[in-house]
Amino acid sequence: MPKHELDAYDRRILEALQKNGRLTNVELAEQIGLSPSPCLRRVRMLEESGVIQGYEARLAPDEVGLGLTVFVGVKVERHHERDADQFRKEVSALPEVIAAHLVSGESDFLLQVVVPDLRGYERFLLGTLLKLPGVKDIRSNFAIQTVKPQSPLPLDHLGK
Amino acid sequence: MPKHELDAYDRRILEALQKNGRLTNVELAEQIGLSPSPCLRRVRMLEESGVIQGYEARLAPDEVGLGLTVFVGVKVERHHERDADQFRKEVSALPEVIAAHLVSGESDFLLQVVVPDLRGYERFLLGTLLKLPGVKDIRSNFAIQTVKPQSPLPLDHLGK
DNA sequence: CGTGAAATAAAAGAGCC
DNA sequence: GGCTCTTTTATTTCACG
Repeated sequence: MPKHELDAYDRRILEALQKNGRLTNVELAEQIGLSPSPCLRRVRMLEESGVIQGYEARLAPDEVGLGLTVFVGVKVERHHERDADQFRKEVSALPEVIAAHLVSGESDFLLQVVVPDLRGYERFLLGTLLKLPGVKDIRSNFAIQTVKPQSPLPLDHLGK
Repeated sequence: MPKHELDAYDRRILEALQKNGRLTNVELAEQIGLSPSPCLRRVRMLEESGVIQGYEARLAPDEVGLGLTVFVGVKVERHHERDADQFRKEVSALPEVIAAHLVSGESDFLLQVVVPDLRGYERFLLGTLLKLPGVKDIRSNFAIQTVKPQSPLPLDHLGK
């Protein structure tokens, strides 16, 4: 769905910036084999066209006291569409929920929740999640070990 | 678990850099109410102590032709510990798997998989995942809608 | 632990090939 | 579409409170 087709240079830019979002333009230009000016033009275009949504620091959850990640499957009442709408809105506003998707399968929603510890999760579950409107069923899957941390998107399928 | 306790300034630095990882040091210093020098010193310490693991560009999956996200629950043979080990290694090497966790509950592993489309997922499932050693059961949950995109870690629990 | 100032280096934007 | 040059701006280092 990219408006402008992404060529090999764009792809290399995206791969490089996914690995290191603080590359200076001259470093980036060097890596991808272009001079700084056209390189910067491409980066700006990728930003403005929405391909690059932003840049962020990746933190170590453990190091900031967020030792527990839980993947929470939630079923909501299907009878009222308004309930699902309201649920989407309220769940998006919760800081502990760092990602949420409407999914197929046993649950309606899948939430990724981070809390300091089990006590924190207890409070989130009983004090917050269970009080949301239309929640019918909750399934908590605790992350015991991170096998592969959040990683760059694969861009091999972009031809060229 | 942070070696050095994070104070209010550190917390504000982390919050700001999670929202915009390309802030210049002077902008950052302004936002958190510090002058550039001590601000930079703190950022360097946060980087070197591992609190900040890195910086990355966040891409729009749709815009790079990765329209389908699937959360895949995988059960592996429990009888051989070696199988689980091998599975961890091999799964980490797959570019389509952008995150993987060992989890409690019905599945042993939960994988986040991104592919261009359903055909891409078919190829990944039949051609790759099902051929991994020890895989006993696979449950595919398709992301129909992103309710909340990957978001910054909440740092409110850091006192001060 | 914080502030301020000066030198180095990079980014941004002009016009040109 | 890419390249070079110039202006503007940030980063870095150091001396100081």
